[in-house]
Amino acid sequence: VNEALAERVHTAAARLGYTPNLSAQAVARGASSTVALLVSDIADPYFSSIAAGVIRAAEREGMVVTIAVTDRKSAREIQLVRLLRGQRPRAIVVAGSRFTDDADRATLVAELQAFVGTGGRVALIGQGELPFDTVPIDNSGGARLLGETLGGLGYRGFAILAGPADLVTARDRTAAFAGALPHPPLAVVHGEFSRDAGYDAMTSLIDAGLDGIELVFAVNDVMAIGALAALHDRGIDVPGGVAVAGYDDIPTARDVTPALTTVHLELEAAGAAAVALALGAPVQELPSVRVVLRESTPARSR
Amino acid sequence: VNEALAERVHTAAARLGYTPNLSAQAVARGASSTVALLVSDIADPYFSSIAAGVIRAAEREGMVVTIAVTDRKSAREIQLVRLLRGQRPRAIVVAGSRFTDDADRATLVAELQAFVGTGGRVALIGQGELPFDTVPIDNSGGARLLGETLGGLGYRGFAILAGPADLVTARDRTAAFAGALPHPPLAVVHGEFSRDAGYDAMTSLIDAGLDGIELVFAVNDVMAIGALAALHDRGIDVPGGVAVAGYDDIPTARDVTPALTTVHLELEAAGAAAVALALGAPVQELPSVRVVLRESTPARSR
DNA sequence: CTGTTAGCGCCTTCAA
DNA sequence: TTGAAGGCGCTAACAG
Repeated sequence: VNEALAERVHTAAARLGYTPNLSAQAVARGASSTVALLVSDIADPYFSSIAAGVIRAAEREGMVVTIAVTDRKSAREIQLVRLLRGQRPRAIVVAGSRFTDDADRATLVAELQAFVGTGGRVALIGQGELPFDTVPIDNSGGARLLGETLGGLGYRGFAILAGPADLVTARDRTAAFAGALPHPPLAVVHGEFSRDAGYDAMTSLIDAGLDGIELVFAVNDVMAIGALAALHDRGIDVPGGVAVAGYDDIPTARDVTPALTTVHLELEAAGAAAVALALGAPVQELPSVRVVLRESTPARSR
Repeated sequence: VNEALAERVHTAAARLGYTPNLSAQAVARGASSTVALLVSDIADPYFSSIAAGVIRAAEREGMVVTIAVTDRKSAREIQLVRLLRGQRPRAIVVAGSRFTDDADRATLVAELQAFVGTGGRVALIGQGELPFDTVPIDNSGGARLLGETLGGLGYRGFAILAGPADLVTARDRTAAFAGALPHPPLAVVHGEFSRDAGYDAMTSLIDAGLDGIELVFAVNDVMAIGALAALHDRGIDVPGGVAVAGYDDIPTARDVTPALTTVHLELEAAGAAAVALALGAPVQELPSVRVVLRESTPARSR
């Protein structure tokens, strides 16, 4: 193109405040420059970290990301992928869900497959058994490692705040942790994946009596922090009265008192890896999980 | 339309996995069903709460939201509104920024105005002096109230972790808090708006000597939590050695030890109000700020 | 390298 | 109520 002309066009465009219409581009090309992301709850640090990674990676590829929140309802999730499909995004990234209802899962898979059928790409974060590219979140391995580590520290009697009974992530963590210790858990309390549910679960545990329970494992940090609050409110010292461990290593885990032992996950990297996977970009190997020992679970002399 | 035919069409659509192409709709209609949201950092609880509100409200209106993160860089912010403008969103919601560089602000305003010129709507969250609809975040009022309350509790000598020097939000909070107390601050430390910056600022304050400082006000909770960690690491008791207060009332503020006194903001409601404002929907009155007194600032006997 | 053309999938208008 | 036609802003394939 003529240099001078291009110059004139550009200045004119700037003066008029022109911006290419991405929707029109998308229609003409048959593919948009959008990545759609589905999370359970954007205010949850677990998901906002993932979202940060997704957005960062997408922007690096010149794409913009649209986010929808499922509120942990599988019906809503299905409805939302249908809606998002309407945008003809280049890729759909799904984080969360993993519900065990077979019917719901089947419709979700069907919807996603229809999307793939029209040339879309899908990437999942941490839900192994679905037939799509997946960035694994190591639930079993980390929980086992945590269990072994704490067992090695001398902990024996334990309880688990196990989260939602129908959430595969929660079940995997529960089972792997319990399996790593010599005896079965003295108690397993279910509830939502939230701080308040952790508080309530811990409270009910206290009310039922903590006899023999040296350690409480909450299957995520948010619940563990709720448990810490409950213990604090009931005047039970941590780790003196009972030790507490969580999972995820969200930023606040190190800022509560006592600092929370947990399993570190590279959530932001996982988000970035998911878009790389979906966009066919080179995907970095994810670092493996590691146990982060902090003050909430000191070595136990016995 | 013929009932039976409509039925047949719908089932056929379902069978084929058809979804209306929203981009094509957008092109044909000249307006998409998208709300664009600009935040500084989606992993920051301040912004993820706002985002949650924006998404919730947008979904209620049947719109989808695309999020971009500015990383607190005004150049990036300008570049991003230009990019997002390409989507022809129905509205652009900007949370954050408020930088004091006049040139940057002017270009941002120009870009936003160009968007309005093409029929777009814009709503800002908490940045009073720009010529667009704004959901106010009460920085001065809350900080003054906090200052008065703590003054009433008996606090005198104080320091401020003031955040970025060029951020209006931070400056407003600093000035209003200081203005509410009889004496000027004994120290004002600047730094980023992050946990680690709060930690560092507090550390430098400790190193400089805490003589006469009874209270440290961090202009946001994230920094206050960093300050708490620094004090803890240096073995200084809170509130015994020094009291600490923050701003925003992020969820973790109540879960740190000691629980953090702060100013409660309805962030999610603010996000929802912004989309209501932008979409011309009925906008709920925002509740006014309120001081939340917790254990980090007990009444001071003197 | 330039200018022209058809067409992307949908909406809207108008006529039937 | 239904069908046909034109156009939204852009891209891609083509001829000049």
